[in-house]
Amino acid sequence: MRTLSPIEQEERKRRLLQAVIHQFIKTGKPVGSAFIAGGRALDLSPATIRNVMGELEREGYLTHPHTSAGRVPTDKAYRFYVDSLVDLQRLAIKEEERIRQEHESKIREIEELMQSTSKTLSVLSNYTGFVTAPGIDQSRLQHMELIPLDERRLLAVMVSDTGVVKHRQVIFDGRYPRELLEPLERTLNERLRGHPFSRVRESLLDHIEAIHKRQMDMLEFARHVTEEAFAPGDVGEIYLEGTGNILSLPEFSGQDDLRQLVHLLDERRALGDLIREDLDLPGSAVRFPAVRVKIGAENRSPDLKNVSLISSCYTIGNRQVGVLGIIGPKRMEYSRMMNLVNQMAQAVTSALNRMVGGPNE
Amino acid sequence: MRTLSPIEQEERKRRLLQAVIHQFIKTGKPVGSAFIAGGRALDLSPATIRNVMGELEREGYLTHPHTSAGRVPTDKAYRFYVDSLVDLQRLAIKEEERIRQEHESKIREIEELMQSTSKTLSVLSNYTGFVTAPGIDQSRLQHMELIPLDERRLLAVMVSDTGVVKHRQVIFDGRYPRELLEPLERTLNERLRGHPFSRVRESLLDHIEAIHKRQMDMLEFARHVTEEAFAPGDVGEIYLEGTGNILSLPEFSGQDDLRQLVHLLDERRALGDLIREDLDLPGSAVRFPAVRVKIGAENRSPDLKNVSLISSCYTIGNRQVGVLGIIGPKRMEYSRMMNLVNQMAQAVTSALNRMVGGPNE
DNA sequence: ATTAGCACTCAAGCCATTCGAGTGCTAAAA
DNA sequence: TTTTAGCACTCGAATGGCTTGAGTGCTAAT
Repeated sequence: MRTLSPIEQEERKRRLLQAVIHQFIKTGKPVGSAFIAGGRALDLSPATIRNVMGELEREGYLTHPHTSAGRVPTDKAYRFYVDSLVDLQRLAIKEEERIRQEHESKIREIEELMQSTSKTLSVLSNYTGFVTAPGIDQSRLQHMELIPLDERRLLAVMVSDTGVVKHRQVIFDGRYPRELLEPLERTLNERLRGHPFSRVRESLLDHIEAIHKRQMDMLEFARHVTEEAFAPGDVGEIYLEGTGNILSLPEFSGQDDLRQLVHLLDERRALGDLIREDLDLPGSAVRFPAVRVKIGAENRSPDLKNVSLISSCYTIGNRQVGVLGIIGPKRMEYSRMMNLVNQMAQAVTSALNRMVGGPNE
Repeated sequence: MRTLSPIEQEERKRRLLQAVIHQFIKTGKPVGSAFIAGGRALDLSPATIRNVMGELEREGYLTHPHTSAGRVPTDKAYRFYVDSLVDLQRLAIKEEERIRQEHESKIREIEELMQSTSKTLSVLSNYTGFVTAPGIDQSRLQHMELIPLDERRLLAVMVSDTGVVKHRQVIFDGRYPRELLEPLERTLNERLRGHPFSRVRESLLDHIEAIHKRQMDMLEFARHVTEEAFAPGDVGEIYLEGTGNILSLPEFSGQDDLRQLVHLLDERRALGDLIREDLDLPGSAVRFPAVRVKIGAENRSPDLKNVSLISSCYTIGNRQVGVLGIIGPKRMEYSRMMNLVNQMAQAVTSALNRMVGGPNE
């Protein structure tokens, strides 16, 4: 038998690990040495394979559920697997068409876009799809309008350059000066257009004294409207679809973890925060422009320790305004899913930019 | 032994049935004859109780999971139980306070109200709580505003008398006549105020010819805006909370039914339709003003065949504008839950009327 | 009409057993 | 020196028998 160089040995180990992971992803059952030997990836006897598997186990890539079961990949193994994916381009072309067809139609409003996107992600992946709506924090005020409701309340409607419309009631203790409505509206629009939402309130309140010293009424009026209309509070919504798909996964029949997970999915707010956290962080996977993969314990929340999360950002101009992706079991077809998420991110980006009138940074 | 009159017999049977149901609701386990005999509801031997139980089974009120297990109530039994509930007033007082506290705070916008309501329902019941937002169909247009976005698009913002704000983009193939914006806005507001949303579109399109014969531009402009802004399509939202609670119920460990159920809860749209269907139907339970109880198969959807649904309407003026309630297992504490739902319906009604400025029919 | 008594049923829990998939080690083969 | 065959061993899962006990239904006595 020819002696192998250390490098060849390493290579062989890698291939073996990949084979194990691949197989486990397909079947979800622990992989035994005999099976791998039967395949044509490696031409070795089960015994040898066992030896190598033993090494891989000592290095932390595989585990045993119990003494005499096959090997199961650890998070570390998945990490390795994802990092070394190369066969993406081939899949990309075939699937691209399908994604477009599923998604392209009848999208005119942001909300439709979001819904359609999470739905598409869920249907094509068979897992849970999510999108965070363009956060108000990432966008700038384009226009605002004040609509009188009655003598004590008015409605502030704010349109952002990302196409999101927000409205909020402004309630006064007494009557508000109706005749000042229009001047205020004009002033606000002049002053605030193009300001990022996140800072509009502070900057305006700071400078408000300068607006119209001559009229105390106006001052107080403006202050109250600004304060209320731009009160911080709501982060963008999150659209989730296919929560139920998680239930069908065999690995979650042990109910305890499942319950926690479903609970998290139920608490949309918490999940949204969790996902948004990633928005500006650099991705862990490098191959794709901006597709990120978080495996099990790599996720911040312990409730996500049994799943993987594949996500990507979509942009307006070149601002990242939202995140989309899927939540699935650790053993998923990463390459296909990463491609899917990537495609969707591009699709949403382009749809969005078309909607708000092209990249106008 | 004294002979019982047929009427006394019936009465005894009723009491027995109630005892069985009550017990089953408490424990969730089949109830045996011995247990009932041990309690102080009836002073009979297990044997007699078995006989009566046998009758009740033949009449369809009880079943056997298998030959030698205790009895389990059928849907029909629950129906009987719910219809004969009388001990509600007592509970009402104690719990009222708790509900108010949980719910009363910081509610100013409709959306907050909805969220807080479904949350409260879920927390207090430990099941799944839901509210349908005031449907646009039940409400009337109070005011609308047209906000220019760019030269091809404008935003129609519509405020209903139920306090709901809706907005929609109106897109034109070419430019729209900007100078007609204000006149159109004025006309629309004059013509449409107070019209029910459900008919605003048709009635306006019918009469549109009469508006401004003199100006073709205006005509076309108005037609397009109306058509788009009031296009039918979205029914009110549904707020769901506590979906996860369903998972914790022991009766749903048999996963198959569960999966269907979770799937339904996931499809908010479908669920919303289902719930709204009931809006105008007369209730089955008579004791409460408008608390309805649907048990298992009484529900329209087969996915709900293993749960019960307790709901009530909330109103503005005296229009029923939305539904709220809880979804729980068949064996729930109906009296407490019906009370809860009833309280919440009243709370929401009063909050809502306060918000839109009192019942102004 | 009620009840005590008894035979019967059936699910559930509890072994003990078997089976087989898979391992780890050792010694032989290449 | 590396690979492989062989073998003993381990452990989970499936199987089947056995027991237990809760609960019934019937019959005969009260």
